Amino acid sequence: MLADVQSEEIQSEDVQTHTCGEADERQQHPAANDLLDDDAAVDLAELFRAMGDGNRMKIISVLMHHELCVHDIASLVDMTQSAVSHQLRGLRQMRLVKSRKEGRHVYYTLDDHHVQQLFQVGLEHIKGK
Amino acid sequence: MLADVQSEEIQSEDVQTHTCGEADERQQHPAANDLLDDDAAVDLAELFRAMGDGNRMKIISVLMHHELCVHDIASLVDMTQSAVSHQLRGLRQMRLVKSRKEGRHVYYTLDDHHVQQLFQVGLEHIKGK
DNA sequence: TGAATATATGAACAGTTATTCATATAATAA
DNA sequence: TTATTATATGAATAACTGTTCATATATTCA
Repeated sequence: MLADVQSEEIQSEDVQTHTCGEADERQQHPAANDLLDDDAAVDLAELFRAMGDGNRMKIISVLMHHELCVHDIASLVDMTQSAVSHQLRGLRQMRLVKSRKEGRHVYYTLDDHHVQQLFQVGLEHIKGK
Repeated sequence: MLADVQSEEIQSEDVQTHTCGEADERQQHPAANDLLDDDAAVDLAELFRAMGDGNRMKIISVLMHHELCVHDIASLVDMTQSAVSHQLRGLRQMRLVKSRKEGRHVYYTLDDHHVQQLFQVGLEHIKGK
């Protein structure tokens, strides 16, 4: 699935073709086929925005390989319990983390492997600075 | 590289181990090793926040397989030229897109394959609703 | 040269977001 | 029961973000 993306390289024919400023702009650019519809664009943006905060990235980082309760997350990432709880709700809503209740503790883990993939790819990107 | 992430599954030993509420909390939880430092957390968050807007995701979508000038992007995603230009600057700063000037046109493409990977993985995630 | 086209940018404003504080719920221990 | 611990949540506020509008720069064309 990831390989598909890489194999779909930009075709030189596409690169050469541009209609910017042409007299007849009634025909759409072929790139219009790739345009996300409103719903998908918003959903995708919400997912990425959920990862768009330093503290939330720290929370996700400590959950990479360990199941943790709220209190432990708070002490590890040095945030108040309240702030962590608020952030976890957002992460839960975006299905980035899931929770499991045991007694008075609530344990959190990453929801699925996509989260780890996004984290890893993002890390590779910023390291290539 | 992506396979590595998936192979690093949560170990059951880790799941069982938690020190929440224990008397001696001087020793750090093993998850502390995974904690991002401040700089990396901020950099990673900025990258994801750059993708955390519906219009920016639309811009990235039309650039997936085609090099486009600002005017064409604006007409495809239905934004004003000014708004697109502002957004492209942010995307350029996060190295999500790169530009090439030719005459009075400036052509944009995605900067590297990580962008396509993030887009694709994110799309898979939101489709699994 | 002047007009038109393509892009970029600063300022301002409206909308959003992350934190804190106070408090609520829930489970356990004494 | 009362006290303690763990977590969640609403309200308020300060900080941030995305758009618009006006305008600037740059290139091409007549």
